[in-house]
Amino acid sequence: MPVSDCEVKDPRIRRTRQLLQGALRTLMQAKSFDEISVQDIADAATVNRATFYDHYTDKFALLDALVAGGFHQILHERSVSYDGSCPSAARPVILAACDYLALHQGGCTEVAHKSAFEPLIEAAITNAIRRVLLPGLSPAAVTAGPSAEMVATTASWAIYGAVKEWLKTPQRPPAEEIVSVILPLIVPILQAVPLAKCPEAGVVPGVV
Amino acid sequence: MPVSDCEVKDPRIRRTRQLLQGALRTLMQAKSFDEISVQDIADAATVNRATFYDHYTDKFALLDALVAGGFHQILHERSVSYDGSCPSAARPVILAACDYLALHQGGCTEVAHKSAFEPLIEAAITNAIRRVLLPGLSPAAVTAGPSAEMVATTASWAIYGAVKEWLKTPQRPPAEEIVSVILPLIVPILQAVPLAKCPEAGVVPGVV
DNA sequence: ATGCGTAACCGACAAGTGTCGTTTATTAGA
DNA sequence: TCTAATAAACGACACTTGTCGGTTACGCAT
Repeated sequence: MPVSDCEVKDPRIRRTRQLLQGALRTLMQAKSFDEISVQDIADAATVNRATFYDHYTDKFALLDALVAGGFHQILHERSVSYDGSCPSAARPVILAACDYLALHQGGCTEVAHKSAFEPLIEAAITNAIRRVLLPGLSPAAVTAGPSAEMVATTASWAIYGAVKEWLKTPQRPPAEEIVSVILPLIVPILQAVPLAKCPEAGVVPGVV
Repeated sequence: MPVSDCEVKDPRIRRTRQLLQGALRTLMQAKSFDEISVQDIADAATVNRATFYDHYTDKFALLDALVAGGFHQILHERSVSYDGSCPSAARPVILAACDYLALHQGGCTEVAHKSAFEPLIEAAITNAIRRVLLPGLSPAAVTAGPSAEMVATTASWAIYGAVKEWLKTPQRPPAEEIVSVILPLIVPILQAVPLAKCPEAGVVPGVV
């Protein structure tokens, strides 16, 4: 049965899951996600197909774990966190989202990859972004306005949508550049929840 | 072969697609989406299974068409459009999104419907929202800031995310109420593209 | 080191998927 | 009205999916 991925004692379990994730990662560099069968993954991981189902309900769940894990790793490598002291602190989060998504769609430019791949990582990515943003928002207790959860969710989906649009662009500008375009779209969302103090940014108290 | 849904001459094609969409709509009132097979849909539509594949690549594509069509119908019934004259004009669009999503998830509260249903309508809904917003944004030609497409995409995903969060809430407030909470999060996004004139809203020229 | 617990392997199963080629019918235009 | 085009029906195909019960082998605590 699929157990939560974090903190697994048994080395056999860690080993198997690592193999499965690695196998999918490898296969996706050559094939489209929906062209990959569970059997393919199991074979590439030198693992029995039935064992696959001992860990993940289906290949989508494996993809989900892969994406969420990879994105978290990027954030961890860069020591990215969002403390909410200033909405502009979302910049590295957006940049990480750009880099991660650019990485994992450039892997297979040859064929139509969109249809099956894109709509699946969405929940994984937005959830990951949401989890980064939320801690910086939660201290703001109860207000008449939107809840911290609402703000975090809205912002994470907005970020994902913006990045996705950027990825669609044929000759897209570098990630660092587009972040400066996206950030101003996101900042007002994050500001909807009462914030502490922020050095830059014209504050924009209006609306709400 | 799956051809674009709009403007189909042949009445045979329209008839079959209508049958298939109606069948799925009916079946989803009783079953979860992932419990429904293509055979089930074809049977309920009194259509051969192979014929199904003449129109849709898989059952997800059918769901997509169903959702997009339904959402468009709501917008049409209410004569909703976004002309961009004022960002607050997005209010009825958001309200329509609330109503539509609330309608099509309340249909099957009995069992766990979430996992399979939610992540699938996303592209359909966000695309539908995007298509409504874009015309009101496009006249604003070229600028240094984000493109109209970027704004439309970001706003549509933000709206979808916000509504989705609202739906998750156990005892959620009425749609009219939550729209007033969501709207202020969306308005600044739409304002990122130079706008014509707007009676209300403190304009907020800042940022970018 | 020796067992207990349990992860991984294995073969098999019914069911669903997507794609053929062929045949029958309906539609729209000459 | 007749005919060419093409949509729908049909049966069959190789393949994938998810699940099962039973067996083997590994990890860890005693």
